[in-house]
Formats: sequence, C-alpha cells, structure tokens
Amino acid sequence: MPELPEVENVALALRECLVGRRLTGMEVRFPGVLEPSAEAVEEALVGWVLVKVRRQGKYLLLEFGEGDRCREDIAGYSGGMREDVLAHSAGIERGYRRAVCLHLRMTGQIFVDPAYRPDQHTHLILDFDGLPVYYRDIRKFGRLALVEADADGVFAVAPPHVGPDMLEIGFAAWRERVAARRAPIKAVLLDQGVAAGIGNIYADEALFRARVHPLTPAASLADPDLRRIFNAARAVMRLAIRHGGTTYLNFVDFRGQPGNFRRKLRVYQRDGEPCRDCGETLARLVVAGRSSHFCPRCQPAPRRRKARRPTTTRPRASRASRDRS
DNA sequence: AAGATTACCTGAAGGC
DNA sequence: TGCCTTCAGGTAATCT
Repeated sequence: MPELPEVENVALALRECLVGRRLTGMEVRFPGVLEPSAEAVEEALVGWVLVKVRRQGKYLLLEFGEGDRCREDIAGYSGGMREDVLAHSAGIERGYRRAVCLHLRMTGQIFVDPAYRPDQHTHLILDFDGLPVYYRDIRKFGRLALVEADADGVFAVAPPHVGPDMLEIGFAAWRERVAARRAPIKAVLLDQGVAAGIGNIYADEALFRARVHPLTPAASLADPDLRRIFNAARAVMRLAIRHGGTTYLNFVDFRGQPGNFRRKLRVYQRDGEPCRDCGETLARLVVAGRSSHFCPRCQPAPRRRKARRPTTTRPRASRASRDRS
C-alpha cells in the first residue's frame, strides 16, 4: 500500500524521468480513474510539458505548463531539459499552468519501464515524447484528477482538509494538533488532517519503535511520549524512502522493482510471531477500523479503569476532567 | 461534533 | 476441485 515513502519514491521517479517532457498522447482504457472525465483531462493536458512534481502526504501534484517560465522550472532539474522542449514551450501563454492531482490509494502503480507489458489492470498509458508511462491499479481506487488553481494561480497539492506533510511539520505544531485529541493515538496518526502521509504500516512501526500502545488516548500522552512517536514516525518513513518503500501486496516502484523495506518491519503483519526485541508473541487488535500490530510487552496497554479483580467490573465515569493547566 | 462505520474494488487465503 | 466467506486498507460519505 503506498504511504508517504512509496509516494515519495514515485515523485522522485517522475522528476527524474518525466520533467521536461511533453505529454504527447494518452490512451484511456478505464475512464473511471480520470476526473472530472477522460475527455476533460485529455483536452487540458495533451500537448503540455510536465514542469513540476510536488508531494503532500500521499498526494502528488503534476504541474504542466507552456511558456517562458517553463524554462526556469525545467532548468531546476538536471535530467530532462531538451532544446526542442524549450523551443516548444517558449513564448506561449507565459507562466500559465495546468495540473492534475494523483492519488494511488490502495493499489495504484506507476511504471516507467520499457519492459512493462500492460495487463487488464492497466488503465492509462501516457506518452511523454515517445516514452510510455503506465498507470495500473488492481482495485481501481486511485484517481488522477484535474485541479483548478486558486485566485493567485497557485495549485494546492492536496484537498484543503489535508494537513501538513509529516516530514515537513515541526514537532510543536504537530503536538498542538495531536494533544487535543481523545481518540487512540493510532487513529490520530492515521488521520490525514492532523499530518499527512502516515498509513497503517508506518503507524504500527512508529508506535512500536516509540514503545506506545496503539489504544493510548492521544490526549493522555506526555511530551516525551509524543516526541518519541513523532521522531519514530519520521525516522521510519525516511528509512523506508531510502530502501525504496515497503512492498507488501501490491506496491512496486516505477521500474517494477519491489521495495525492500519489508524486511525491516518489526510488527506489521507479524502477529503471532516473536517480538524481535523481547521475544514476546506479537498481538493484533482493531483500532479505528484497521488492524493494529504491536508487542504487548514492549508497548504496555494504557492505564485503564479496570477493576483489579475481574469479578468486580463496574462501569464508572472516566476522569474526563483531568486538568492540565 | 468527534469518532465510528460503510462504500468503493479486486485478489488472496482459508474453510468445507 | 471449487465455491463461499473473510480480509486487506485510503479516503469520502454517512451514521451515531
């Protein structure tokens, strides 16, 4: 499943392979991936030059342009600048931009690989000056959507409710967004409105490395706990980027190579196996509708109003009014 | 009103 | 063997 590290690797690949190239054609095999319609996307983008790729969380924004300012953008990338592209883009509608937002959701994949052969799950074939780019998505959740610029001509990478990227936000700002939440920390990590990019795999891995139980209410966490979670989430995702991402079921990179971060997973999908740190059997439970994997010894359950003797379970009001002033 | 649940999809895996 | 059910999870929409 593509999370922040996998999407970042896609962004790096698109910048390396495609920036500076013109979208010369488009074969749509399943129109459902394109919004608002296949015709609208084709009409807007064919003939335009990819000038910039930006990422926020799991969202990618592909900016296309014509005109002089393409030259400045393209010049920022060493790989793709070519004379004919510059000649084409010169002098037409200076600085004008169009953009599409790409989200791979669960199973979306991008291939820039001459050896790739499209199958029944290949929904889109883009032609960039003769270089074919394939979009494949087994479950058809992913979308490539035309987006409008704001009044200043600026494109938002992600929809407005999506929070700052988890690798961009600072600890103080993140803590402010997290500390007010009474939901389990696992649910808060997955909430893209708090900070964008963490998915189920890296949420579990971050909580294990921070030694925090997934059910711990976010608001009950002390500063050092929050600091460990924040650092662990960023560290594990940076590490995953360097290792090409995690291949669990469906994610492979743009050349068709599986990421090799999976070997480094300590808890995700390892329930029933021994903890690599303490040997305890790893457990699984459902939090926020998602399976969560953790070590019951390394990540002790949060203190709860549990009767000491199981025979005297009496429901009691929780201490909702814990002052923290 | 925040938190929980469901819809969207398909393939893999397990049960019988 | 083959049919059936369950599970996987990112996000938007819907429910409580």
